[in-house]
Amino acid sequence: MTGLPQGRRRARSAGEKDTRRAALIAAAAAALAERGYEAVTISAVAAGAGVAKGTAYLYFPTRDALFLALLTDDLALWLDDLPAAIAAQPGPDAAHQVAHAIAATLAQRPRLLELLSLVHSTLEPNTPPEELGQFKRFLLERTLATGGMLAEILGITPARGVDLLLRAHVLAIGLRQMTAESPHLEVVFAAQPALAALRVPFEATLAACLADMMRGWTSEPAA
Amino acid sequence: MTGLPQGRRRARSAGEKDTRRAALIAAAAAALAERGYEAVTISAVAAGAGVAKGTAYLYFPTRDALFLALLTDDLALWLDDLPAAIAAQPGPDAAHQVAHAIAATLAQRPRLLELLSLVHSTLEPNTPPEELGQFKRFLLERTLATGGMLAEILGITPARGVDLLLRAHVLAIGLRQMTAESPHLEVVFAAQPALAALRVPFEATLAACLADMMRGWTSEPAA
Amino acid sequence: MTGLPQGRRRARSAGEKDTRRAALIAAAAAALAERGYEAVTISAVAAGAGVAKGTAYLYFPTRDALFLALLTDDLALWLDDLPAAIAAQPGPDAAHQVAHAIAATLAQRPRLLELLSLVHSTLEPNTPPEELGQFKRFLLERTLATGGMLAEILGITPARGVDLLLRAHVLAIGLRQMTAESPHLEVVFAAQPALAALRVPFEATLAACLADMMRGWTSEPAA
Amino acid sequence: MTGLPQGRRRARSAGEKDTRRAALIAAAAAALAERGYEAVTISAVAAGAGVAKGTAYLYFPTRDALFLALLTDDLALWLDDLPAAIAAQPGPDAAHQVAHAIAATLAQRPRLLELLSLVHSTLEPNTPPEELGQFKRFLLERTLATGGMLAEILGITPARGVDLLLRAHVLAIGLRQMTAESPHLEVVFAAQPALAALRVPFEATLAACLADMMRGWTSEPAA
DNA sequence: TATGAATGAGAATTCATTCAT
DNA sequence: GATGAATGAATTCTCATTCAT
Repeated sequence: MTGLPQGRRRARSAGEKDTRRAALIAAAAAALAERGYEAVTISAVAAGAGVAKGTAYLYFPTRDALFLALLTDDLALWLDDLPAAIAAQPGPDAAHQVAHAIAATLAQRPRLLELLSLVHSTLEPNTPPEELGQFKRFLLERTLATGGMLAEILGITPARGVDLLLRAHVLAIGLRQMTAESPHLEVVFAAQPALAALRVPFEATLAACLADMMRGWTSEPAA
Repeated sequence: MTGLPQGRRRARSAGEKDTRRAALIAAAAAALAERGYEAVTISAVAAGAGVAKGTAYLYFPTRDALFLALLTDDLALWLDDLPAAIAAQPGPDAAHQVAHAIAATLAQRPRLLELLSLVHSTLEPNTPPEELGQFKRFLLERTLATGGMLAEILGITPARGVDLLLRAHVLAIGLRQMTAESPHLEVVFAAQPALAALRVPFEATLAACLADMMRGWTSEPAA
Repeated sequence: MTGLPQGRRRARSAGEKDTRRAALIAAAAAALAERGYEAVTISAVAAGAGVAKGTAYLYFPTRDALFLALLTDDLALWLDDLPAAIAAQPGPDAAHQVAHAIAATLAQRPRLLELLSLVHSTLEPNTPPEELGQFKRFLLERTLATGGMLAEILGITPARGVDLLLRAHVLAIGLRQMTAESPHLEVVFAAQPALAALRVPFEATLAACLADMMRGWTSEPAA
Repeated sequence: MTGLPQGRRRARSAGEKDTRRAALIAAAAAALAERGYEAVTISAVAAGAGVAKGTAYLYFPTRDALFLALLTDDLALWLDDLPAAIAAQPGPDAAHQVAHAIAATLAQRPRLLELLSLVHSTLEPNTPPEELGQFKRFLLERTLATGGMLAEILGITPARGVDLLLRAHVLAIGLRQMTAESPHLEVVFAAQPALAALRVPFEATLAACLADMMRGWTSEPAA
């Protein structure tokens, strides 16, 4: 489905290897959207990329390392888009813009959220140190850079900017979990409408939490 | 270890049923502490409670319903203790006391945190509507009550109190995930100390987030 | 194929459990004869016994423990038959009778030989201590008893009788290996008849080795 | 580690091919000592020899053909050393010297024993007729020559000398199997010391069997 | 009620060998 | 000759849940 173009059967150059790697990641993304993390098999991903199962293991040491690579790409895309989204976000002040832009752009990326809620509990523990280190270095670099960017926009210290990003990360994970749907839950909520008070809307809550925290910073300087 | 006294093999009265149910929950708690959620088998729990495997299914419809019952107990215990912990917490103001008491009491309850980080993604989807509804009603009731208690202490509206509790819940889940340890992670952090910047301390971060949000509320009235 | 009689679907009593266990061992024996050790799958054995795959693991902790149980049975059968075979064996003296009876009865039991050549290298390392200990105790007991029986027949010390049995065991393993056939080997032997000098006939060689050793004992007392 | 000197990447002359072949065999020997037969991969051997995986297949048609080549070398070395070892072996008579020299020199060569216990069951069946024939011819030639040498020393017929060598081969295989260690076995032996009666010491048993057989020959002429 | 025997789905991973380059 | 990317077969064992007894 997401297969490689016919023709070259073996990737000899680095460029060709990158192409194959990307094809596998793309196939993983497609499978994730279709069946959800648990149900994605390496067989299916490899087939989707038009290669044999064993080939996938030439490019990624474990199944979860493949998903971590997909998360890396998704994260990069999100962080790339963030500045423009902030700028485009209407609002009374920069803090409001930042809070709502983060919430809105994350809410639009269900795949990123799914991977984010999996990364610490599942993906990282099942990825060998080599690839895990790469991911963490990528994460550190982008976190520092984006934190700095946020700091500039908000007129806060870079450390606060990084903190803001990390807290957004924490909230996104927690909210994504709380927001997850399940058939049994639907049954219960349908039967007992009062329980709706326990439901938290993802985007609004994320934006509100971030905005509140930033306002808290403004009103009283940190220790 | 957590077994029942020998003698009557059948729990005829309601009291005996409750005892057996409690024994199963206690055995689950012990197994959870010893081996972690994934590794806990119903066999082991039943053996720990001194009953046969099939018997466990007379008391709980699924494995996860049993853990949800344990979570219910743990949650009740935590919420019961919270007022006293807040009162005992030193601090310049009520908001500080509340934030730090919540953070500290949660940090002391690793089992509660483990179950909390599992409840939405795993426990609830695998619990039949009947028991799930019970849990949700319990949760709603306690959330409203505790939210009201917090509102009173903090001098905010009850809705805000409930919000505070829900946000603490969100943050606890997200932070617990980010804080999870794994062998590969240790290797990577040991080899690259700079990555430590990505580590967030559970208790301090939770307290800070809550405190900042409350301060944000104070400085500007909610919409 | 070797299935259980329909009817009772669950083995509650010890006797019924023994029946099921025996059915599994019988199915393993059949599969071994049909496809050879490597190709025997637990699935096939379970199907042959008319039970589900998981059921096999209720009776044997590992695949190789099942084969060890089969070996136990085969060994018992062989040792049970040995005295009569010795008595029935014509020959100038007891030593000759013993040597030829051992060689002949083993040569008639290809399955026993196959398992014997596997037991130390494969079966034992893959059997948990519990079952391995059972097997070893069985082996010790039967070895001592049979060694004593041989000692009496031959008029040697019991220790020598045990030694004789152990040496027969060693020779059987080594000869069975050397005697194993393979397609490539057939090709080579067909093309180069001179190589036949390297072929050792199982039964004749085993008998000769044992007879020679016993004669060696007679001619000069051991240290 | 066992790599080739850098420089020419292609083995053009016969001498260079031999060098590369020897490097592969040496790397296989090193890997065998380090990890054991099962765990040795062609990748690792090729890397150890400083060539690519595919290159190994230019020199050996299969993985086991490579081990067969290593066995050939080891066997040649052993047989080369045997006469001197016999001469150097103290003892009351030639038979005793031969028996103990064979046992001692084999016991000192664990790698040779490992390959010997694999040769018939594994190595030969997985080696194509061409290379298998080479090995068998080598074996025949050396067996006849060494058998003759032994015959001369012992004052027996050449056929008996060959027989002696083949029987040593049989015993070595059988004893090596019985002597194999495994973690589970250690547990069992530690827990039940009586089982030690089933343990046979490699060198002493081999020497005794050979000596007994030779004495048997002396005491009564063969058929 | 209690028991525990029976069920059976489920998938990642390795590595010898091949062959396009 | 040398390389190393690609292939793909092949199978044990666990354990939540059910249900005959």
